[in-house]
Amino acid sequence: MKLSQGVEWAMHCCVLLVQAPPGTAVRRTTLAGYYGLPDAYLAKHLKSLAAAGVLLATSGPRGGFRLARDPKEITVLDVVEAVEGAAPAFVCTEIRQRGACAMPAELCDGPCGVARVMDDADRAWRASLRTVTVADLSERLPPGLQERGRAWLEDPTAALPPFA
Amino acid sequence: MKLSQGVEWAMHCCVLLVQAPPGTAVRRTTLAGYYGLPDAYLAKHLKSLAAAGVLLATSGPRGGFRLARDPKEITVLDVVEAVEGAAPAFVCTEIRQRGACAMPAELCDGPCGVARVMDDADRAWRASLRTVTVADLSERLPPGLQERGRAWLEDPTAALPPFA
DNA sequence: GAACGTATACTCGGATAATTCATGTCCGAGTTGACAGGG
DNA sequence: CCCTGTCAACTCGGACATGAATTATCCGAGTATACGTTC
Repeated sequence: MKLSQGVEWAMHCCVLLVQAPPGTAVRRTTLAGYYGLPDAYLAKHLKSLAAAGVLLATSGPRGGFRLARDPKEITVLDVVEAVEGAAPAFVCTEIRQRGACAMPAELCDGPCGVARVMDDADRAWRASLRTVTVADLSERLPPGLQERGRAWLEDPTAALPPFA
Repeated sequence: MKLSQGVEWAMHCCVLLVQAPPGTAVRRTTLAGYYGLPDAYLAKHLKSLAAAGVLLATSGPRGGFRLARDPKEITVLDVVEAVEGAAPAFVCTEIRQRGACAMPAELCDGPCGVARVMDDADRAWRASLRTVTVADLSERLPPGLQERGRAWLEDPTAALPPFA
């Protein structure tokens, strides 16, 4: 029971992309430089985000990544499922149908009690992640962080504005 | 984001142990045989359950495993945490303090917004697992299964009673 | 001066190694129960 | 007949291989830009 490291990277990158001017794409290296991440590996997760429809990717000069839709319409669950996959954490292998006391398959119409409890918990977890959007996280940033991100995305070589 | 296979095994074994006569220990091979599990590997998870205080292990002849306390006092979360560990699924590596736009540590008194959301979801997941006990799962078994388990635990070599 | 064609440089995407964790297996330490011998 | 000491078998616990998934990295396919040339 451990989440991939890429979830953290993807979440922070999406929040950072909220600060990007509308219609502009941000290069992979610019995103990686902000947090000091290995850009070669970050590409793998950004690709997943694009495949899941969270980000839009454009090639060529002036290309890069941008949010696929309004930040208010992108939940944390969308980002997590893009990186980790939408499969539930618990997979029932139906061990009740195996072994010396195997239950006949015709009596197993629904999921077993264990699977039901685990699925309920999984739904609660996902429901909690669905209540927060990327826009919410951007607004909750400490003062000065939004401006800092905006300045970095516009020109990663320029001097950064100081903290408030 | 995937739970270990041992969680399913441990859950079913604990529910099966509810059917055991009070004060008696069940051998590892008896538990494994009921579901057709590799007993050598099942030992690893049973050991974790014993270390976490969910099961009690006794050595020697007539030894084995039994529930450490009343089934009503053993939640599903207890079993899951015994196998998977109690560490939260999301670990914040504080990437906001690294990279070109690193935040100074003195401004990071609390967890970042991403970590807060993930922790809330983790708490919701654990809270959901805490609402169900092993005794609940035993009572929700299909009719005939409790008797079947009781008969198997008493004498794994005898013929099993038929289903209702 | 404007339009077009070409070449170039820049971007992402998929294919390819290294490492960590879960999986699977084995043998040894410890303990209980049974048995044989003695009182 | 009862008690005791020893033995033996049975149990769990930890140490040891194996496989898969995650982590990490590189190079090639595709594209929009920029420039030079032509009308």
